[in-house]
Amino acid sequence: MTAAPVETKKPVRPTADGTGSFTESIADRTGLPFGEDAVGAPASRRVLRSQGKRTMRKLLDAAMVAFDQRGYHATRVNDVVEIAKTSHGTFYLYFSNKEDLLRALVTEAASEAQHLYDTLTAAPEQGGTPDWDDVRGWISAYSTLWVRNAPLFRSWTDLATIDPELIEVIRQTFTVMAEALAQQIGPEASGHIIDPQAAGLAVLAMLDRFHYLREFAGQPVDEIAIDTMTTMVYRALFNDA
Amino acid sequence: MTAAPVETKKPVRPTADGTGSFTESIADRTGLPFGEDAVGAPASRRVLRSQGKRTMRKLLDAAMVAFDQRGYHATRVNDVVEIAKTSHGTFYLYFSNKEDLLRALVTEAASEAQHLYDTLTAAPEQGGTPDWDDVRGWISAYSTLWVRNAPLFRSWTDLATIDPELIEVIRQTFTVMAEALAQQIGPEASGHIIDPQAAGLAVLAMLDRFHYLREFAGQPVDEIAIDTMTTMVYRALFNDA
Amino acid sequence: MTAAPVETKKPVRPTADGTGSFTESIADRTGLPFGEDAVGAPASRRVLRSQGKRTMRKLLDAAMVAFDQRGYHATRVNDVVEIAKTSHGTFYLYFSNKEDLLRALVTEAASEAQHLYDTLTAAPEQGGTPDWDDVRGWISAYSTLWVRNAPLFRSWTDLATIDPELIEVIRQTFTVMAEALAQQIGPEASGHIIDPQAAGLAVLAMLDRFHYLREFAGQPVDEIAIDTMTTMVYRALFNDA
Amino acid sequence: MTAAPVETKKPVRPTADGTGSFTESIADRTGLPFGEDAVGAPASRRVLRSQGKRTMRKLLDAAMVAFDQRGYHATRVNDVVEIAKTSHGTFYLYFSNKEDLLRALVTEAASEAQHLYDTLTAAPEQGGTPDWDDVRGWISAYSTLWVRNAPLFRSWTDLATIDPELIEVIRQTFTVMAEALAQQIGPEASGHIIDPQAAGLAVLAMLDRFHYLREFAGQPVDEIAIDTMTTMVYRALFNDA
DNA sequence: TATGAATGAGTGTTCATTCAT
DNA sequence: TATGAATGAACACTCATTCAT
Repeated sequence: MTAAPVETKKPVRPTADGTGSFTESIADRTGLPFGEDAVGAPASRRVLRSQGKRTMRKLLDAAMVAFDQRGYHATRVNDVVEIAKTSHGTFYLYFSNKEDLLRALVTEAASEAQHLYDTLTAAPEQGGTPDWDDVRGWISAYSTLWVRNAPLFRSWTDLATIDPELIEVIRQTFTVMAEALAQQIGPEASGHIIDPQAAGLAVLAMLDRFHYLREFAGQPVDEIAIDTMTTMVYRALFNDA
Repeated sequence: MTAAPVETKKPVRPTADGTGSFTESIADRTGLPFGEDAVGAPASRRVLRSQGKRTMRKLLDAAMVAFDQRGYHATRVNDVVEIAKTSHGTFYLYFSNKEDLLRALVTEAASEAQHLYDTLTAAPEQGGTPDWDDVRGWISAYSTLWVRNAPLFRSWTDLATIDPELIEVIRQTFTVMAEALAQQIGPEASGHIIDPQAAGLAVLAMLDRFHYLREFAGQPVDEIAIDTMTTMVYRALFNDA
Repeated sequence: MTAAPVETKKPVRPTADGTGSFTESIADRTGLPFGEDAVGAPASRRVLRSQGKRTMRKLLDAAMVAFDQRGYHATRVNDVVEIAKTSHGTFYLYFSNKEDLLRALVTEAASEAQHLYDTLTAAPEQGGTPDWDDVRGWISAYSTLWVRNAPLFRSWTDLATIDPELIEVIRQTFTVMAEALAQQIGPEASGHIIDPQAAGLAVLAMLDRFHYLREFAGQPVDEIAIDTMTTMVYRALFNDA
Repeated sequence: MTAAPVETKKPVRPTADGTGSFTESIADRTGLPFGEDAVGAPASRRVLRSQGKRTMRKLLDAAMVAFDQRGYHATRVNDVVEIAKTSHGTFYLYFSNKEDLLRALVTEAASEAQHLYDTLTAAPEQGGTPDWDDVRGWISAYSTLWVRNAPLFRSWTDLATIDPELIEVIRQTFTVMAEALAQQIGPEASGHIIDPQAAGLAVLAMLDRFHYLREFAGQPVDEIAIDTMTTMVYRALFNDA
């Protein structure tokens, strides 16, 4: 006998379809640090041993490659599995479906972004206005983040369409960062026609989209581009001279 | 979830008329002027009479509604046809396939953007640096454009995945506008660490993404937001005081 | 382009997954009488024209053949479609899934059974105890019903596993008939150790299972068998001499 | 719903040991007596030690629980294994496949039924017509048998679909019992319109199905129900007064 | 003897597209 | 010009069974 039926209402295996809370660290299971403390949420509640962890990592990495090449929508589970050099069935041992895999990746990325946020809020010594180098440091960090997670950041927009849970993570991430930026700006520095909230979001918007457009145009984001954005942001927000 | 997409792998059955080139004027067929308020791109070379034009419009509008509700990927030909209160068969009388419909819509939007570009290049009297109001006028115009075509602008990114021809239209549109912006900036005004090309693109990036993020956050882009962006852009690029 | 994605949460088409109420007459759409007034519930709410009705009938009949040959579980949608000489896609135009098809068939059968029930309750002139011929008439009718719907009756048991809605229809059908039988028995005639409810159910049980077992043993239910059961039932319940 | 069953089309991968014939005594392997209280049928010829025996029992019991909850078709090897608190791999140490497990259970039940048959044939002293109490005793015994093996008896019908070997065991069991009942009836006692063979089968049918229908209706088979059936059978077959 | 991991054939279902009326 | 019906390629997903430890 080979494959077999569903027949009953829904899954039986403990794979807790679609649950994988975002707050639960992926690191707990893979043990593989991503950035410094990886995050992300696989499907199954199974506790993985080292072999399992390795396989899951392979799948996550393969997915990143596949998404990079064809985008999420065009990526078939088959593509991922092929890149990971594993089998179809194995995939479903670790993720309850394609969406679940995406969730895991996005969560990892979101956790990296969280780091950036921490940096941002912690860095500029209390009260002081950031100087050009502060700004540049942060923009540069964002750039690195974007590039590393390009396959995801590139389609942020579209991914948000897919799954409500995903929308929330993304919204959170952006909101939090925009807020942090807004705080840096400060009311007095901001001038009379600037709404700090909006300004913070605008900076984020610029950074995010700029990377996409440059990539789209076939030009990588180089040092000069980063300098340019730094100067723009600095002038726009902090240079009240 | 079950069956699934192609999206990428190209057609299997021969498409009656898979061309629908962008260069071919929509006006030729609809009789509606292209440039001022052009309309979609039908599949066949058929010249449409008034009933036909109406049906085609219904389909284009319906598509916009559908894309707005579910996004391009999740939209089924069925959805469009239902909203337009017409039949499956009729759809293919006007568009050679789903992509063709998308192309038609994007072309419409691109033509609107073209307008904006014309405005931009024409407006600031030769040689002069734009003032705050010039900038605001333009940003405001962009905002209007974005909002009107939200379903498309929202997923720019993702749509570009779908069809090479589409990529080209989008790239063109952005490149041209970024270029025009760059010209405004001018080398002398730009300061030593600004690359005008990059700066132009950055402004575009900010405007484009800001709208999305605001919508995402559930806040519309109001006058204050536009003021804020205007001030930021103005300071960043033209306020060398 | 060919097949296509799901991506979004659930079906979009009006196929009202799984709804198909049992009370809605199949005859309304097929126009094909089954028995005298056919019943059953197809999936889609689409109103069928004559061509559609024909196709749906073909599918229902094909399903009956397929279930007869291999049983519900072992029957593949593919089998049904092949027998009906139509395509996979067409199947899903008429039924939202295999279960839905089963529901339609069971509902048809249940409606036939309903007839039998009507006969039973109407027949024996008010108050009178049924005589041997009455009993035989009824058993014979049941037999005909069973044989015509053998593929379904045979697996009554198992089918009930599949879908809660189905359970209900089946339970109803049996309960109602058992009740009707119980009424025939009457308290005074029944003797001190007979519970009419139980007795009614027991008769039904016997009739139902007898057919299965005979078929299983390779012997059809012939006139003699029917006479035998008639005599047994008559003696057991009405012959208080 | 998605993927789906085979059920019919035979295995593809070679089954280590697909034999597990019914004639081979279970007792040989478990050391547990067959006939009096035999136990399941392992896959390989391995002689089991006490630990092995315990594991196998756990699996058989777990299967019974699982079948009870979801029915054979809907039961996954996984379910059994989980209930038994053992591993997937272990399962195949004791049974060559799912069918093999089923065979083991059915064989156990059949052996119990055999007992009943022995009782039946031995009991009513030679030549004598059974009296009401004889009948009741036997019906009561059958009831106990049914209840104890409900998960199997409930789907007799359906199980017979699965495996030819199984069909044979079941046919045998029923045939033998029906035959024994027929003998009790005796020609002269039977009256002119009764075929003893058919009558025997009819009684069996009634008993078997009655239990199912009562369970289905949510009413257990109580003493009164048994009395009722006893009276019915007694009157129908032996009460020629 | 026990176990977690891997495998992949087999099936249900979707939906773009074509066809006949 | 309009429409309902038909088609079938393409995928996602399940689960029995085997394997390596």
